[in-house]
Amino acid sequence: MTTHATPRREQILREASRLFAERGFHGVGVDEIGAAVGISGPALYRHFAGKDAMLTELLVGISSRLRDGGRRRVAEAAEAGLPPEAALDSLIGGHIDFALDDRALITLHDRELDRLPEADRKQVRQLQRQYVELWVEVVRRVYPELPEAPARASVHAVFGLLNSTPHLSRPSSLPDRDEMAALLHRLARGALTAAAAGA
Amino acid sequence: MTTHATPRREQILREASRLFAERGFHGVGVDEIGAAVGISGPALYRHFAGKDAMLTELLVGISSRLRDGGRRRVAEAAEAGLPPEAALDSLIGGHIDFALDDRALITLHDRELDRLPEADRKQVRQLQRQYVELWVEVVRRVYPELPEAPARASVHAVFGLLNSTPHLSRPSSLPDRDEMAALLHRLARGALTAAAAGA
DNA sequence: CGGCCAGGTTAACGCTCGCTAACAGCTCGT
DNA sequence: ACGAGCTGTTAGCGAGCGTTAACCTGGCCG
Repeated sequence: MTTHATPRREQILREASRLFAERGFHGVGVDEIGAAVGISGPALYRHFAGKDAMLTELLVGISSRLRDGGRRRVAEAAEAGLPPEAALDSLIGGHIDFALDDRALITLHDRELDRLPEADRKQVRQLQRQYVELWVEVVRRVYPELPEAPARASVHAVFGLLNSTPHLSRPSSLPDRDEMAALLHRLARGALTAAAAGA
Repeated sequence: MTTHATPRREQILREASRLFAERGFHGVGVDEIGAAVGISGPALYRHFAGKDAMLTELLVGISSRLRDGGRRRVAEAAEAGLPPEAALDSLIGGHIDFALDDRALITLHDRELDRLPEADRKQVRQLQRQYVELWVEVVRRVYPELPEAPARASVHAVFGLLNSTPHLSRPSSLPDRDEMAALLHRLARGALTAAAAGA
């Protein structure tokens, strides 16, 4: 009954996230997940209570990582005495790293939330809300002329912008990772600046 | 065997799109769709060949409307002798109208494509590609200094930004429709301007 | 050495799903 | 008036799903 991370569990979660992102939670069978890690079907129940539990752990995990990483970045910027612009850039950069390096998880994050049992969904939503509020606070510190409502809507929109990377399936003829990160950063910053300028 | 639009068909498609967006294609049963329009279960097969056919018609319909509407707007701007900026603003405005007024369809559009049978998926992808290329051409006319690869990536990102509205579930404490449309327009324009400025 | 437990196997159950079959009523045009 | 056809009904089939049961095996600890 330990919640500790064994290699097997992590391997299962990795493959499950990939499959869920590719074909949707309901579109993947437990036999498929098992096959992806070299065991078959019901052996998964030695590691997880059920299919739902895998999705729950994935979504809670990613939401926690986003929120905690965001908090850390904002705190570090504050301790270093940096201006709010630096905190915002750090938030943007952290989110971009996540979107580029964990595309499957980002996809699940805003696509399969409704497939969770009610209790777990509440927990994930709370983590997401705290992450959004963190962004809203920093954004409003950078752009004090921007009221709260449009600030929150803008943050959501910027998430949509940054999370758009997984939809780019064809790897060819696209910028490489570093160029893509820089481009997304400029897009996000430009969007927020324009939002504030019009308010 | 007519493909014409009877009221019943349209009603079914409306409810199906709502349900698919809420709980995912695999998460909705045909009995549920039937119940939503007041008939029950297998009666749907008097109007559609099957569940897949409903999703196909929804996705082909929305992709066609987006592409055709976009082409019309670009053509109109050209005929009126307007500068490319006007065509871009018209594209953005049209997409925003769509995102705000047909949230369910926008959600399906970038979420359930993989659930289509291969042949239909090819058709939808072609329509989507043509719509993207339309945007890329206009964007590059407005920002000639922006190379093609980052232009395409930016267009995808702007789609993600504009399509983010459905994720805002709580209607309270958010801008109303017109403010939201104006805000999204500024965000999109600001993002593209910033992308071009950094290139 | 011996027993336990972690982690795997296959078989099978029960449920749900998409879909078909068989039938019924309503509205027409002739 | 009446058969045709469109649109609805209920019953039920066959497949696939998540899950449980029963059993096996190899390594570790006392």
